[in-house]
Amino acid sequence: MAQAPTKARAAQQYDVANRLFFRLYQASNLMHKQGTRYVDAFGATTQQWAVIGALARPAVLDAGVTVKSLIEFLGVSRQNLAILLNRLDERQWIERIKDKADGRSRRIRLTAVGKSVWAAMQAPIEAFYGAALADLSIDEQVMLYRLLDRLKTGLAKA
Amino acid sequence: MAQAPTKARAAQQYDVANRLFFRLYQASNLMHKQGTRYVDAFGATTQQWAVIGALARPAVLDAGVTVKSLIEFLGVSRQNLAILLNRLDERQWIERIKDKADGRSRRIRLTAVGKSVWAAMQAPIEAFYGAALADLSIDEQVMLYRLLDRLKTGLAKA
DNA sequence: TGCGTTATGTCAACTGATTGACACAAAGCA
DNA sequence: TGCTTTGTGTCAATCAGTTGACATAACGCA
Repeated sequence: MAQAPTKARAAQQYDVANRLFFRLYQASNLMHKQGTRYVDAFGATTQQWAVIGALARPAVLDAGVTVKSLIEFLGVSRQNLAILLNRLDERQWIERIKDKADGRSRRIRLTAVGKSVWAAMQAPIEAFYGAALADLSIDEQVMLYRLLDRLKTGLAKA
Repeated sequence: MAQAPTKARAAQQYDVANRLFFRLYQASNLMHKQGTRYVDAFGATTQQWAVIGALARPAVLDAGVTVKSLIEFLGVSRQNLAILLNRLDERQWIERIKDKADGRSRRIRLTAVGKSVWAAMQAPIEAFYGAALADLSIDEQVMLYRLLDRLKTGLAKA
């Protein structure tokens, strides 16, 4: 009789975890699908949007970032990022500059074109954020962000 | 002077939304990457795991499900699901049965092999859930699940 | 000087995801 | 009966993601 509640609890935990990751899977797919629609006019995707957004951060806007740090920031593989960067490079949205301090490094930086595209993207991006998060209060959004952040940490250690 | 706080609030909201979707992007990538490691011994991926899990639900285990309902349940495109199903079909994990009631429909069902694979996968799946969610309490997991569910709803309307 | 390490780039192979388009059989209705 | 709609399958093109492997240039140190 002592086993029953333990088993039941384990089954409940499994169920919660299962739902959680399934919703994560669905929400992520939807984010890419719907988000891409909002920036489709620029010929961009959500992933490219993430890269440009990373390069548009004030701290790195002028100096650019190394490929290595960009990989760590985005959490994707070097080979995957390279393809993304090549596509953005072809469109002249970014440029690869040799690092003066370290000849092995390339500093990835937004070009003037890239900056203007990013500026033009702000309106549709804000529209997307507003539409997708319309049913969540700011507090709930913050809570979700923090929980996702901790989930990310847990996943990294798994 | 009345504009300033409004602008500041808008910037804050943008920032929260930005972080939220960026974490969703990272967490989802990590889930696939790490999760696939746990079921790699079976030659499976997280997506295939999702499909098999959907077919293993008690309500559909015996009768199977139509492709149409599976598409709606998983939230992926027909063409994508077809490729997934073909791969699972080749491995004899699932079977496509003609629906008696509707000749156009195919009922997708786990085979005996598929059921045994799913049973064998339970241990690594539980290990993955436990490791990835170690830092979150049950209450937090439930909260995260509910918030993701509402985010999914919002994204679907975006 | 020479050797190991690091940063980057690229090729290959595979899986997952999308949209668009075409095909076909069966259902449903006029 | 005939026409439209529905459910499924497939081909094509494109983008994103992974791992593994190899190449190259530059840094760092003995």
